Amino acid sequence: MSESAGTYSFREIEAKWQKHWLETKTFHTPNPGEPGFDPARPKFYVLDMFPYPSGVGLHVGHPLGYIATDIYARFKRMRGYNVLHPMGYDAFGLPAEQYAVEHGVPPRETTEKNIANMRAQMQRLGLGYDWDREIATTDVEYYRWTQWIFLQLYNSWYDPEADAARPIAELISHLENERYLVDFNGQLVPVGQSVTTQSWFGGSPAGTQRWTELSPEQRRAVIDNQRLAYLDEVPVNWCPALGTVLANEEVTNEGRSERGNYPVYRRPLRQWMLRITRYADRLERDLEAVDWPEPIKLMQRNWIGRSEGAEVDFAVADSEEVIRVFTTRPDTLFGATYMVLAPEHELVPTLTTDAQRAEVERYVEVARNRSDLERTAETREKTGVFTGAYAINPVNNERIPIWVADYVLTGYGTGAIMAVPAHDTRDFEFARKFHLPIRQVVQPPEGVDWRGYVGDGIAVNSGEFDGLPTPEFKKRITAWLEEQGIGKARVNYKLRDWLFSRQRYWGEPFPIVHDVKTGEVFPLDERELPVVLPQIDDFRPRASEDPDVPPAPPLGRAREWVHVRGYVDEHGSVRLLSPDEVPPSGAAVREFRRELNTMPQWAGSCWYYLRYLDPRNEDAFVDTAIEHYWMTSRKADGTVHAGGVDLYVGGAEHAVLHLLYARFWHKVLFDLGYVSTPEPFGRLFNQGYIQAYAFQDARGIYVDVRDAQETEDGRFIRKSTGEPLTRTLGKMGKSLKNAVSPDEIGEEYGTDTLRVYEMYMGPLEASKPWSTRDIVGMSRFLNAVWRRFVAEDGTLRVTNDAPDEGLRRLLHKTIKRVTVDMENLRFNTAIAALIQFNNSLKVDRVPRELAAAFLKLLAPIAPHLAEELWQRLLGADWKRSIAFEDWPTYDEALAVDLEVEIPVQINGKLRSRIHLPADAAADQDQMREAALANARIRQELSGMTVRKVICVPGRLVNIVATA
RNA sequence: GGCGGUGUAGGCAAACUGGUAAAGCCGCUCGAUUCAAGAUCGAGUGCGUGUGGGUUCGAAUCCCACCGCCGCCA
Repeated sequence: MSESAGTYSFREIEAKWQKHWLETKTFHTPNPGEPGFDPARPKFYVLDMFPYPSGVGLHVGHPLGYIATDIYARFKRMRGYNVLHPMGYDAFGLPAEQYAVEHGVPPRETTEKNIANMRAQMQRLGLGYDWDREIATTDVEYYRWTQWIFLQLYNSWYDPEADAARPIAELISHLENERYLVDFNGQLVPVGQSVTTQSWFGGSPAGTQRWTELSPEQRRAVIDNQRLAYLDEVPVNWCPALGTVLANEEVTNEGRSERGNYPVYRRPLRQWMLRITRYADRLERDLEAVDWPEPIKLMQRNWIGRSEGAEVDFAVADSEEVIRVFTTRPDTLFGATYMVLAPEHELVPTLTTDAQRAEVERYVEVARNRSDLERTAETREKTGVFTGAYAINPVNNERIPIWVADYVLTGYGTGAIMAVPAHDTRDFEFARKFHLPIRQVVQPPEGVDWRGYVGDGIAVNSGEFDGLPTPEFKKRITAWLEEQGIGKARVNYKLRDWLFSRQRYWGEPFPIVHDVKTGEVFPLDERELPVVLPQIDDFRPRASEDPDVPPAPPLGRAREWVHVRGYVDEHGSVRLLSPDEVPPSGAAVREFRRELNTMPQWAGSCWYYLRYLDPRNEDAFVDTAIEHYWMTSRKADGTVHAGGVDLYVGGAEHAVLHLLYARFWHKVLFDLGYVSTPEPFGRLFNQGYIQAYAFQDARGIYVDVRDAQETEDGRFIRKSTGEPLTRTLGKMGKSLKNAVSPDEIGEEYGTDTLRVYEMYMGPLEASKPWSTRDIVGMSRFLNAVWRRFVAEDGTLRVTNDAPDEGLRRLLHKTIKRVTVDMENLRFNTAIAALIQFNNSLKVDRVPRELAAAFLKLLAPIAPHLAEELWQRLLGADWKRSIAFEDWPTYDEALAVDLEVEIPVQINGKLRSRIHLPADAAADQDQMREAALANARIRQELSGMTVRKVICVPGRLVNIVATA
């Protein structure tokens, strides 16, 4: 395609500079101590959420954030910072594996091809990443350290006294020193200072044991119970047809797999879990220390779901058993008229009477296959069965029936509730359906029905507590429960431990082995890392129709890889031995089977921002000094910021999971002394989505946008058939058939135009519709810039003459606007300022002073064009990229207009305008005087009495007058 | 249902802590260029901030209610 008349050769120029940047490593950032590193400059770390390298490549929605961070990184570099701006790939994951299953192509091949494609696309966008720091989570040298971090998790526990993760070795030493005893459930019981000094005449407190009294198996169980990574039987979404567990978001509302539409069963499976719940409190608290959008913080808080309440023990009538419940409303205890156990609750089989057993068992069987979402949906009709057993309400000794119902979940609280139908929506519905008693215990405000009232009020029917307001009652009853030894204040979280294993091939293998004989689990020694993902040729997990067939992950096919021999060293870690190798003396050779599960896709993205700092380090996941340099930020007041990455940009779809998981890992690494800050991301910015019109035919099938057309009367038709279409606005992507490729746009208008357009569309955080038609405006702008500098014969239209006063003032105003806008990521208004400046630059020859400053302002946004013009502007003096030039500064005195127009209102209505010199317009007395002296105003005011004159310096005068 | 966000010319948008609403881009109109169309260049073009109420000298901005759209959690 040839260039149209009046346009510059963007293709040539863009190719030239992209080549130059790569060849000269323009955007390589040296680490401290490396050649070219300037310690005098402050650091700035700009990070993008790295992409999954998909086969279809990028559409124009993807690079929105990348363009923004690229501009910001270039801006910060020109402002004198050492800027770190890396890119990589979150390359493990299901699509490559599915492709492998369907086409037999190894996931590594597909992934590498996709990465190459995506890298090329990003380079064509002119993104100035430090490509020397590029990483992929699938690189062996990367996931080696993901495995290493897993080992840190496995070998750590959460020390409640230190309120931090600590090595397991410390816990063992605490147990040996009897700072902790162990109760009958294997839980730690701290021994207070006062108790230890009292000497243990009477032996251990009731029901507890000392470490020395435990068998090796018991010790092991106690320790495993504390590890941050542990194996547990948990109910998971098991899809036998796919042979894998699925994340909740991979299961449809109908309880089938998103992919393939196979049935999904709820089933307890032994899985790796990460004890993120121990961090719930800190994850919530530290949100205060980071500069994140409030809605995102709120979403994280909601997800963590902290609630304060009380734990209360209900005795079971005619039994020794006790049912423990958590309630946020201990003040409604007198209104508890029945109890509900989750179907999975361990007491269900014990409590159920023979008469009810058949019915309960049937119910439990059905309920356990329902997803949590399904079970708790408010719209759903409540179900449940009576167990035949009764509990005793501890506040009034009433016998209340115990039911089983699936609206109570086992993972939340204790898996049992006291039901207060009068003041809880779900209990209310349930009680009405099953005709259970509903007793009012809260008096709502005047005129509100007490039935189903869940707000605060005044206690009634609550014995001695009558008349107390809800908050006061909560405190009093909690204290009372503690006195009685049947309850205590407790904080509960909605957050659950993190299900960390998948029965898939394309993920990080666990650095874990199982003793073939005993089944014991051992971590590998660090020196055995990496555990390299073996090559196999069939990537399918074993699928089945039968939900009870155990999972058989694809890694099981790598027989030689699975079976290893080795010995357990003095730290409890396993060293492997080659077939003919002998262990050090004293060590017994054991046969092991490797862990067959792999880690979920989230694992690699939990710490990638740390690896960028020191991506080729073979001795550590990151060098301590390098980590400290790049991750330590200071706030304006000089204090150290809680978060290390100075700007993290990505979509709001990661508001909860990725950001929570990464924060969790970061905190563990912080506790263990491996990183300098308690939080990973100091400032977070969510870019909006690029939406696009999508077209559907009469059957609702999406039609490719390129096949849709608007008719003259504003309807939409399908070009190929003429049938009518309906238009909707949605997120750009494959499924709506409305994706536009950046390559297409770059080819037609140039990359700089695409960049400027994407930034000009609207505020970065807003979602806005793509409109290919509008791009031409930005193309015209850049071409106009070109023509402003380059005459048709190719000579430079620049003069060494000084600019006139007006243009110089306009320049300083523009520098100010652009600088402030850039700092605040308001690129749309920065571009508007540049357009305005260029439009005002109606001179035959551009004064060099203006030209140089303007090109620098333009450089971050349209870097190719700016580089080319900069090189031409400097001619023989050109030495290096404009990226290293200093950002222009402005003179505040020159950034204001000499004369200001001030509107004059009478009673809020515009009546006249006055022109004042800048200093007079800033002075209220002079403004008032000038306004009242204005001929038009005097005329308007005749016959009126001036009551008040409001003068806003530099803005307006409003005269309040009455007739 | 709850929480959060958002609503400004035909479309996208701007408007700093309440102070001239609409900068800028698209579109549209006219002109130049062209055999012509497109592209390009130049000039022009929009009577009022979703609806209703309130606070204020003054509201796109703050408050209340309602409506529409988007997101998250149920």
